[in-house]
Amino acid sequence: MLAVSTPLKRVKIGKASSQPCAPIACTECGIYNLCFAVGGDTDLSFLNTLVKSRRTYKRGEPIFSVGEPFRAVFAIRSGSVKTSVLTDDGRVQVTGFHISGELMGLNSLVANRYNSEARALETTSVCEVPFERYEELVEQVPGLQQQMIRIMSQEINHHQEMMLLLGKKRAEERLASFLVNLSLRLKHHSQPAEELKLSMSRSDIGNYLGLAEETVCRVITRFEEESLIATQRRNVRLIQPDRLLEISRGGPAIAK
Amino acid sequence: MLAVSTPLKRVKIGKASSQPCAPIACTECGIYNLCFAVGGDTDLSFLNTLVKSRRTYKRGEPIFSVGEPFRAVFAIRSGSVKTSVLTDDGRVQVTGFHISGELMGLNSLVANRYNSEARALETTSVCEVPFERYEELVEQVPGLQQQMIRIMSQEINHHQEMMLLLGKKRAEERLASFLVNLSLRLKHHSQPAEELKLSMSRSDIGNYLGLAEETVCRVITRFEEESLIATQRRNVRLIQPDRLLEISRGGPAIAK
DNA sequence: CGTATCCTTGATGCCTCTCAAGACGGGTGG
DNA sequence: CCACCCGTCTTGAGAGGCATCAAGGATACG
Repeated sequence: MLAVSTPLKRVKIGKASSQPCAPIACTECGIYNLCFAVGGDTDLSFLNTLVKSRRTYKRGEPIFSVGEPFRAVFAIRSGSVKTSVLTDDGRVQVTGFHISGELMGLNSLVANRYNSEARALETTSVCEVPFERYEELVEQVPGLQQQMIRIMSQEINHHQEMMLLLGKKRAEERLASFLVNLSLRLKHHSQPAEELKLSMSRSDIGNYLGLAEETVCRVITRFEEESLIATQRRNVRLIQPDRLLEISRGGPAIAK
Repeated sequence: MLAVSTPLKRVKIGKASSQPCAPIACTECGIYNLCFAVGGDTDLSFLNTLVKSRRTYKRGEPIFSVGEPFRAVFAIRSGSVKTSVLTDDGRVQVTGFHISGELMGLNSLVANRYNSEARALETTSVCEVPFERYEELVEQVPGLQQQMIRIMSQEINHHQEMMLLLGKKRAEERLASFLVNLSLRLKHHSQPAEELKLSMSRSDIGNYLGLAEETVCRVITRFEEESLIATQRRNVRLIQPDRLLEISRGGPAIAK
């Protein structure tokens, strides 16, 4: 799914009469990414009609599940979501965490059903872009497809980084990568980048990073002993983000 | 990156059809996938002009490298290729093996440079679809973008499977997955599915699967002892492909 | 036919998983 | 307001799977 945080560039659209990228629909609902790069003298006010529903999900509630018929692309307004896939024998792999402003479900667009599941990590507000409307939109807005490709491309790049992490990095590097990445994405969305409030459990983090829950705890403890971070349960403060970045990139492990 | 430029006047070419397109241009150059959803009763002879070059690469020769300016998408006519990404400290993660009929470089399309490197595993013939021509084509052929999205979507799904493999599976499951997957892809391209001629080294396989070269050897030996496969160097015959499939899915490990 | 590369096998050690138990915190109900 | 409960987090001990180091054998190629 889309763990992509695009640096956004607003596109001026047409005359003053039609609002730039129809902020009501875009910024408010996180469709922002979809609008970017659309450009042209197009009247985009119809974007307002895009959003079918703006539902709120409680912690643990599924937004979509594996095998379900594809019905919409989702944009997170607030809260956070985890996506995961399954092995045939029931094992779970968390494939991503998604915060407000990010999209989900894009890569199920061409299939007719979801190939992963998405579940709210906390009380989460989600906008739904129905499939049919999406098709309309694609016909009417040249450049939209292009933008979809851009977003998917970024997701592929992110997946490649994850493959590298899962295949080559050690536990400390993995956790450092996780923290740094999350921090960057928060910054992208104009949120404090060094004061993280994790919405996922240690177990989820471990699953995502290919580690056991206990290993995550131990590494966190080690980071704390080295004053790289300060934690209290799910509140994490990055004290030496630069050092974490080094570690995430395979720099020397922390001294014992 | 792709200049979004002026709103495009779409030229409707034939009706939308799901049947494979003009075999002349497509199959010959491996652009097959690109044409797939384009439509049947169309004159696609202009596709012939797409291909700028049809170069041959020798074993180990790079087709494109990280950081290089993006210039084209590549389709493999014959031979095979490995793609990989790098950590900052020089570690390598092989992200995929590609056989004839498959595309590469797609996910670098929106960036202006390649974010991974591709290298021929053996003497390999590759068609190059230049960037500029690609843009032309997109303008002229509705449904092509759609097809690009489809292909990228498939790649995302494959990456998710890889994340699951790297994060959750044990050595035997990984290798079984690898063999089964390769077999399926060969079958997909109408090649013998149970008589594999690996073009990559044990070391490459191990890197791809997040294992040491030696572990790959040991697992291969174990599979052979159990008569699941027969091998001679890089020639592998799948004797019990169904059993391998079970193992790849987390079925009981082979008996000791 | 020599050399380089790849493959294979063995021995050893370590990183991480697993199992286990306890601590902590938030929520609930009396 | 307190006691209780349950999920989550933390820490320890032990085991195991796989990496690493090392060396020999097979194959391809010039």
